Amino acid sequence: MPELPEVETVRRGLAPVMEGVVIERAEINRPDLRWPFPLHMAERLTGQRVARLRRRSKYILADLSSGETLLIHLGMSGRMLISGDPLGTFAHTHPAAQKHDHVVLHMANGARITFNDPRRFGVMDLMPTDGADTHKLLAVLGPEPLGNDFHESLLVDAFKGRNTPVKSALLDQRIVAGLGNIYVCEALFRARISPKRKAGRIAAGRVAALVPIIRDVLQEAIAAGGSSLRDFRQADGELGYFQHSFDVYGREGAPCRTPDCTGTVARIVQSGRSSFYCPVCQR
DNA sequence: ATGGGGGCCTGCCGGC
DNA sequence: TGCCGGCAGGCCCCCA
Repeated sequence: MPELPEVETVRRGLAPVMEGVVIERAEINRPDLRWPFPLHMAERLTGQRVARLRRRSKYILADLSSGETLLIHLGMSGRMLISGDPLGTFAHTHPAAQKHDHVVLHMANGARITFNDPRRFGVMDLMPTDGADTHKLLAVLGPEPLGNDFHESLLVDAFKGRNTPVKSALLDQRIVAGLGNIYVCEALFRARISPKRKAGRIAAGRVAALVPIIRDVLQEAIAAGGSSLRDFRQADGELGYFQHSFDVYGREGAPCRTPDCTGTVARIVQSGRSSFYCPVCQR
């Protein structure tokens, strides 16, 4: 579920029940996810007020009153389930514990935040809020695609001399942080660029055109996810409804949606991951 | 330095 | 019914 728009949707869902609220108890049900949890994680979370929930790329950052920040990454299969919310927006009762409920935050307002992650590619860590951007996982990240630092000349420069397929370049979080497999496929479709094209061999004008396209795709997806908060309540954590707007992702064999294009969406594998594209209009 | 591939995990689905 | 291969929205790390 989690590329930038999904993580932002999760953040927006969590904020009303977490911001300004004390973590009464942190229930940690295993020692690790992808990596071991930080030392004494439960103790360092207990009694802390969540001052603010932020997002950087695909990471959720919870600034705590202790001066520490809780970093959360959902990996491939991570979910944040809200229950018992006093605002009444979500299910009021707490569901029975599920398999893979690895961390449960019991909030002072009665809400319960359950981190469930079957594949355990997720991450949780704690670090000083001051200088959080120097955390190993954050320090290497490129600009936020929806921020001012992501602009045409930056992408043109980043692509210069790169011999890697543009698909890989856009997935490279050091170039721009937050895109994943789905939104790269969708952005390349809209830009009519083949995912196989080498990044360094695309005309500067076409690279520049990718910038507003990437912003549009992400913003549309956030808008779609943002209006589907019921997905949290129902705990299925699916993609809002932007999935119905996919032009190429998951549409192998279906007709290309470009007007007057006779192509059929194809699937190829690039560095072990599926790329969906139209071989006729994406060049 | 850059690019490619392996590996980390579980669950689900289709084919035999 | 069961087993097996393939696939899944991510990303670190190692190797050439």
